[in-house]
Amino acid sequence: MNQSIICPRFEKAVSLLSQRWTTLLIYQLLNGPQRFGTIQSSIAISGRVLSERLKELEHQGIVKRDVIPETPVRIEYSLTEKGFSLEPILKEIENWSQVWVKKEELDT
Amino acid sequence: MNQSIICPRFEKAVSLLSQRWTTLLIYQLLNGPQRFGTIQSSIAISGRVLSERLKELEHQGIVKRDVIPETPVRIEYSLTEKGFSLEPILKEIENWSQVWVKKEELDT
DNA sequence: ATTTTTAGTTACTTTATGTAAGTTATTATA
DNA sequence: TATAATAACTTACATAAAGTAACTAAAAAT
Repeated sequence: MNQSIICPRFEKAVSLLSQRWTTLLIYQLLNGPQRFGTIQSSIAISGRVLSERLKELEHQGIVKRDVIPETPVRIEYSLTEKGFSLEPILKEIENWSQVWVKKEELDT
Repeated sequence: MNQSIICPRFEKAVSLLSQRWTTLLIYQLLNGPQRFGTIQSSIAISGRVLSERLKELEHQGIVKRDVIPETPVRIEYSLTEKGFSLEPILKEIENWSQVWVKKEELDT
């Protein structure tokens, strides 16, 4: 039996990143602070789930929510330091995809 | 509007890796070829979903299924070259988790 | 002949996500 | 002044994905 126990920190990270939309959402915020509506139209996420994800990522210290007291009020979401520190992971995924994902399988 | 279109290859890679259990499953197979039952007891995945995931990953060319004609027959799952090429991504996640996932949030 | 083991599959339940309409606050338009 | 528009959500309901537990098929061991 190959019963090596998986590190709980790793498991936690994986469970975060493997929630649907989370990785794409963070990737999108690497481009800078963005509003709810902008995020929503950049990835195909529904408002219901986007709202849920933003709250959870805020709770995990990955995303920051800022109320900008303009008129009308503007709400901006951005990455914290912890959020930005995920960039190398996303870049690895990006690299991998350039090498290994073929045109033919894009609609699989 | 920050409407930069997300690369379809990247999206495809993300959608693969963000299916529940997929990352953990691949991580487990980095330890070498394993049988259905061994995988099942190393991560908390149900048989139903494990079977589904293995089929899909085989279809994506990430996992290989080998029937070993012993008696009784033995079935071994292992990573292909494409599968192994995901290792740097998993290592990045591992590194990140060591730095950023705190003990206190393990049960969050 | 009966029980075990492995690698699944099936039927059913629970959870997650999608869809579309509604809410609150403010601003623009007729 | 009344009506419509926009932004950032929330709510109720529908569909899809995952969990659970029982079942199956083939072979081997008792």
